[in-house]
Amino acid sequence: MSAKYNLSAGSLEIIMQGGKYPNPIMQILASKRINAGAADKERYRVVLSDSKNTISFAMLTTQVRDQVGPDVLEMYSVIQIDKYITSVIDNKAKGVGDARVLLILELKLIASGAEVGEKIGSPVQLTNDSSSSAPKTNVSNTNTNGTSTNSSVVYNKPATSNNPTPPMDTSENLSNQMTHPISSLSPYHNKWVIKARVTNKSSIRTWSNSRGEGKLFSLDLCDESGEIRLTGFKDMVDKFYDYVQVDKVYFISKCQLKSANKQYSTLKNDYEMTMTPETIIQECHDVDSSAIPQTKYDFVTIDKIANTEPNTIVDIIGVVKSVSDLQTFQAKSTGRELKKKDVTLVDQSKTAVALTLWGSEAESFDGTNNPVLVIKGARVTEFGGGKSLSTVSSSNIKVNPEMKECYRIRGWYDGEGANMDATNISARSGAGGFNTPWMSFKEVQDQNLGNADKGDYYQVMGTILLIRSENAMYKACPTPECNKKVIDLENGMYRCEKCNREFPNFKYRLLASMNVGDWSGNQWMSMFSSEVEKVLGQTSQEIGEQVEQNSEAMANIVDKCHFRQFILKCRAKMETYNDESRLKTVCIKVDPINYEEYNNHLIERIQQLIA
DNA sequence: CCCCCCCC
Repeated sequence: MSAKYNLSAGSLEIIMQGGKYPNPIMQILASKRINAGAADKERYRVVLSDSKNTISFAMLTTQVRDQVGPDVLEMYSVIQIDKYITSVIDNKAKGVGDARVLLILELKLIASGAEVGEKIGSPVQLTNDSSSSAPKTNVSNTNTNGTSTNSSVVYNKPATSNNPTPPMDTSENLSNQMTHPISSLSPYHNKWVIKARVTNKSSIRTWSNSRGEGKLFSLDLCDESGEIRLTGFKDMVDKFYDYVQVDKVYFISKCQLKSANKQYSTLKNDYEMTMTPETIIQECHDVDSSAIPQTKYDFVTIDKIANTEPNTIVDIIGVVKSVSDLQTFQAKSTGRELKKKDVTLVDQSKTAVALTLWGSEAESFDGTNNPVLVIKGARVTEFGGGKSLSTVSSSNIKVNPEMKECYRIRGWYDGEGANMDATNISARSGAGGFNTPWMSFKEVQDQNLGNADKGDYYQVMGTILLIRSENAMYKACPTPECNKKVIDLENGMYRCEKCNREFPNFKYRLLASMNVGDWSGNQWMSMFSSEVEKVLGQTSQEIGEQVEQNSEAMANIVDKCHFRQFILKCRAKMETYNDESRLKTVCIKVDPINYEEYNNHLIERIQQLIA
């Protein structure tokens, strides 16, 4: 029944001579795992047929295979190749001359091997001869993304080169050599030249540990096929750091390849490279170098961050909704002085997230006019049950870069996003993301809650028994997200120690201490402004204005709320103070009672008792 | 050969 699968007969001949053939349909006749080290570094060599010819040197990575599913490599399966690169590999050492390999970058499964069940046509092996007989100009690498209008990307270009003097032996001019796609690099062959754009250059960092000390820097490199990190240690810093510039394209060869430590790698490659004394880096001045892509992004929308594990590295694009002032403080662990700025980002998922910038990036960042921030390699962090982002040294930060995703989000923000309420996933609350089991206050006591590092969370249906009206309100820093109590300078100005600034204004905030009871007992807890407002049924500002008029107002407002009932989500944490440990409870969220939900919980408890 | 990435 294989007649119904129409393979792209003759396409291999064209492709393997460096020509273009968009979206060819091929059959897999055999596949073999090669260079298998760790399971996640597998590559596959595939025998491909277009029904007229076969080649036995097509390759794909595990990642590409996984885009489609593991079955794609079954014998006889029919695939459509949506993106590929061919590359000439120097095999003279093996006495077989140059060989062209086909590297599959994207594919679709048309029919499984089981469905097809047989070899289609009577293909014959495409000879090496036919691939090396290609004209020698402009053919070392061709690429197609499957569109018929797409032009070839010529990796090696020759002739005129006016490189500035590179900091190394120039007897070898790499611009006249065949180049290889980054995705074909592996520790298993070392004769290659890549033509890659530097998308990021780290600062120079020093280290000192039991194994020695030194300095290092790293470059993020990318080409049409992929990306890879290149690190230079010690002498290599002096040799290359100033020479190499971000956004320029270079010919690079003779680096050491090794497996990337996935825990720390922010680039999508199983390998990374280290400079050696033999390493050559030469700037490429080709007009065609514009075809080498800029930084590759794999954006996640902000709503997805809520369900992303802490320490995950993500690429993010968002509009700057607000920015804190620069904050300076001592790191507890190292004693070093740290500087940071907190940025609130929003995107079309109608979600907001806090992003922390550090050091000089924090100092120089200007968030006025709501710029679009694009970050490759931000780190997900967790704090108080909310998720946030933080830059790390390898993060690549761009403000309003010229790219289509940036224009799209700009349009959304200017059109509707600016006036939209966004869910803030960085808010410290037990509202989402983790489990808040129902508990009674007696159970909280009996089960010794509060010993977990980040505290224990629970929810309870409680009655407000007593709210302390003294000190329940304070004048706070007007900066959004700050909320620190200001010092009244008695001259019309208010000073925030945290922001290290004086303001002519302040905002009222509530911070209430209250005793809450349920059927089993009672518990003292504290509650922040947003939740106290729900209990008292008024905003902090409204309450503040009443208290300004009448100092007794607070006691009256509070009194009206006694014996009201709510669902309270609480965090309990054991704290030691003056050698005495006691359970500190913070109510992080107050909601009106949803009786259906609460009754379901009661019914469940009753059924547990019966069983 | 680094791989720390900070604070509430």
